[in-house]
Amino acid sequence: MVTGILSQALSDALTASGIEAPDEIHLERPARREHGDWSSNVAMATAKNAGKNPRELAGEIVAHIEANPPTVVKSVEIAGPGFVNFHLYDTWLHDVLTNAVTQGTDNFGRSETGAGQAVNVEFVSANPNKPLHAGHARGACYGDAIARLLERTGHTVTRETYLNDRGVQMKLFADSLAARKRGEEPPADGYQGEYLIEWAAEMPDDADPAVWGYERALKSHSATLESVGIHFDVWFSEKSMIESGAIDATLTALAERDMTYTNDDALWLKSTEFGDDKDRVLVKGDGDFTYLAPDIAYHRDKFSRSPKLINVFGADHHGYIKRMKAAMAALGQDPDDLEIIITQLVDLERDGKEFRMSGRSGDMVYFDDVIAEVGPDATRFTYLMQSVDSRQTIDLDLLISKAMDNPVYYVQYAHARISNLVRKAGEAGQTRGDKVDLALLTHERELDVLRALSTLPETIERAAAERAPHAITNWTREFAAAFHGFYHDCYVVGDGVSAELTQARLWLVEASRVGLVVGFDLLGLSAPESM
RNA sequence: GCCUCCGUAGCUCAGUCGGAUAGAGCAGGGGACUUCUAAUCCCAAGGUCGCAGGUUCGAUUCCUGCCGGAGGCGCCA
Repeated sequence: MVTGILSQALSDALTASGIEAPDEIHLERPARREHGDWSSNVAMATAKNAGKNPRELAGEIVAHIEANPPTVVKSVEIAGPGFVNFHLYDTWLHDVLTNAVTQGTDNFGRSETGAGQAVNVEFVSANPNKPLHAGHARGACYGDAIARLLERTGHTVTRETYLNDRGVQMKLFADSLAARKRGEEPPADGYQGEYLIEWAAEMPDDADPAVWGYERALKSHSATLESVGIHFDVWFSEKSMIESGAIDATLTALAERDMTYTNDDALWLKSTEFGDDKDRVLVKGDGDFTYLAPDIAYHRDKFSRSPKLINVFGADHHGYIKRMKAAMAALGQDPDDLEIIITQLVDLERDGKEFRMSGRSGDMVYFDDVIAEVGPDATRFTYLMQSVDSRQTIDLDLLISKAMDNPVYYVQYAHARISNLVRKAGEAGQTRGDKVDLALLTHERELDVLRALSTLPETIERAAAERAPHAITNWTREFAAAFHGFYHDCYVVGDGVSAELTQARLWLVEASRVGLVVGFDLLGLSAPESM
């Protein structure tokens, strides 16, 4: 890696100046081309402790590197307040190309950061009593992208979703469904959504609404998720823990650790001992569990299967974090092994009306509606375009009317052009061979493509570490822009293009394909051969 | 009142492990199709990075306070 060579050179230069080099030397890509290919602030960062002026130290570093230049370094200079800027020979980018082609879509951008680490990612976890709505879609697309990123960085991932298939809300659901079946309105505190009318019509007369309705909801969820290519390894049933005795066993385990007490006939968890704001009730005065008891049992079960848990929850579950971490600590787990990611809520607008994707009201925009209107790729891309730390506003009318302008087509079009190029070249008797002179790739557009390509591995690393798949979305847009520019200005086959240049460009095209496909795979997008 | 997230161009959003002239798409303005798909490309325009302090050689980025928006603070889930 070129960064390794450069940081070694900087480290050696510091040593020569009698300064101990920091463990990690920061190298960055300057925002402006004239500042070179790579830049380091190491002189500014170390000058103070060394009792030197930053520019003076930078001068010493530059002099040392100029006297012993690594082969890729064309020139090195001091700039601004003390940056050390490297200008490299284009070969470093040609090496990026070779690397991408050699590694292919399976291995390019793959890292071993998470090698040997198993991670359980829980997401969606929607109540099995209504169709998934457009708010669930965010967590679904996000959770799946996180799983994909973790896999790319070497982790072994289990995708899991939790089913609240018992308790008060399931009874209300069954009652509401039964009422619809009789042609009546649901109970006032029941489920008002119109989907229940459809479901009731499908339900056989002799069916048990609780059982049949639950199955129907599950079928709805899995069909919706299937249509965007999301699959869970585990659909975990809350009810199964009643049958297995896992909840009672968990309460026993907590009691044995002296983490519970009884007050007002209720069983409490001493969660304040682990940073929670107040103690929490596990078993109510009437003997029923609160939601917390099965949830704790569920997480205990997950920990028995995986050392690291990631939960993706909506913003309305923010208050849940402290208490669940406290509960895990009470069970003797390291709470840091439970990571809870909060995705901010989605606001939807349709016909100038705002929809809130929460609550029991029937007014919903369903996940299926969005997919049906714009297709699975645009759905995924839209949800993965921005950070989950910000609230997302989706204007469905705008999304539909602009469906053809969706940025997903911009990036997919780049892939379609690649497929077309390869086909056209083949028709002209030009296929990519083993003999190639990459030194022919000197056009600024070609180099721009390779510069963009060179950032993919580090972008993946960072996106995975920061749980930020939107960084990949942005990368695909940037890369596609570079590729479209190349496509426009650099013909691969045709008059005036030598066979050798065609060959070199076919290699660049293949490297581009590898990069795009890796990016698409991380986002769960298809890679169309034509559009 | 307490806790979490957000506030960047007309709109939707990136960027921020402190760095050199803050970016993209859309909308609006001007250009480019006799060669691989114009779902493309190029140019111009658009900003007190919510406000005020603090730390720093340097703050949109870190800290504090305030203002504004969203969500959460149950023996609901």
